[in-house]
Amino acid sequence: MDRRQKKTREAILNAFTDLLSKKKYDRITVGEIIDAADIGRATFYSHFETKDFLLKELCTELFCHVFDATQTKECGHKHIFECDAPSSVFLHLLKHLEKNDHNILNLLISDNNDLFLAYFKENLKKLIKNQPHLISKKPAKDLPEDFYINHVTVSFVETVRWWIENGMKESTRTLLEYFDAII
Amino acid sequence: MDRRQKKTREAILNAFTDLLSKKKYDRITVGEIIDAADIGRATFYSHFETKDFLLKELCTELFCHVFDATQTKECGHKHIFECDAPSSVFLHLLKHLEKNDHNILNLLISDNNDLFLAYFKENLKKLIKNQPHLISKKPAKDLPEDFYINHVTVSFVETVRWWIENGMKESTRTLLEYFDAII
DNA sequence: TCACTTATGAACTATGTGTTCGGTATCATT
DNA sequence: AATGATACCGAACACATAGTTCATAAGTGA
Repeated sequence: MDRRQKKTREAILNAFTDLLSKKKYDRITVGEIIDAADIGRATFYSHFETKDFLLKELCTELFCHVFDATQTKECGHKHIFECDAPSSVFLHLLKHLEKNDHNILNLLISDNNDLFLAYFKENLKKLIKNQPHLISKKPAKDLPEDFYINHVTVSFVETVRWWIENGMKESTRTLLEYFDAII
Repeated sequence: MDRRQKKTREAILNAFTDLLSKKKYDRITVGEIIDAADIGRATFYSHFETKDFLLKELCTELFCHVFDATQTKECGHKHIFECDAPSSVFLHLLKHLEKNDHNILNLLISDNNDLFLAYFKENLKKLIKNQPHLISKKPAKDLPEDFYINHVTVSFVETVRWWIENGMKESTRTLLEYFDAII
């Protein structure tokens, strides 16, 4: 790939994540991204169709990294797909958050993060569906599978949100205990 | 209050809820609201500062009605503040939803309902905080109070969302059983 | 060097926001 | 019914942002 393309793309994504930590997603204008990335207007639109697509791509890259099995070595802990304990996948995610990989926290902290949270839930739900052993069994037999998966997913994401909103005082271990207690 | 004011206000709110059932909140323009309500542009802005304020007022009216103790007689079931069974408050809410009071469903069904859901959660959380007996005791002693309240609130709202997304096939009674099972 | 690809910046169209203001219709009150 | 207050109308306005177009400049790989 052309060096210029890569550089421009990186500049846009960096400027965007940076801006996201400072203000709501929907208050960020394309003009601001352009200025921050120091590129031409037309250049932006040659890389991303709209601002929404930009966020979508950012999220995709993010979750690809976090969920990708090839990243195992750099993590310093067991990878999702090698974990056998049901809750390890969540610990894995929390570790990533604690390290603030790819500035995920910037996205979670930002005021208007609904779109990001939606992507977060979507990806996590997909993961759980493909790896059903990651979560413990349903508490009741007649509880719909999909309902329970949705509940676990949402609960985790909301737990994380609560954690961040309250200043991330708890250790990942403690938070995981909280999460286990409610599930 | 002046009859004209009330009429205009109603027209705006009706047009707005109607539009909300058809498209995302942030895709709705003031121009569309004006056309649908058949009022002048300046009139809209003399009633509501911005579109965001309009939504906020709509939600306030909505929750005032649903949570207000004065509405007891019309509901056909016990009111929140007279209920002793811990989960009755949720049944109460579900009944309202089933009846689609004030077109709440339009708001919940709509694509981009994040802002509405935020208000929903905010109001519900406030209610639970004021009426702690409405929910069962914490499952673990060392679980932070605020964390647990947040979890119950979010779980309920997400349960309802799941219900609606899946076509509201379950009865309010069944759904309440699901909810109880996960809490 | 040379052909090719990408970036650039200014100008342009289009759409939406929120305001202003003079004229008109409706209201509550007497 | 007359009156004064108030709300509505609607068209024009200034402004911000989105997204496109195009000719030119500059980087890239062979």
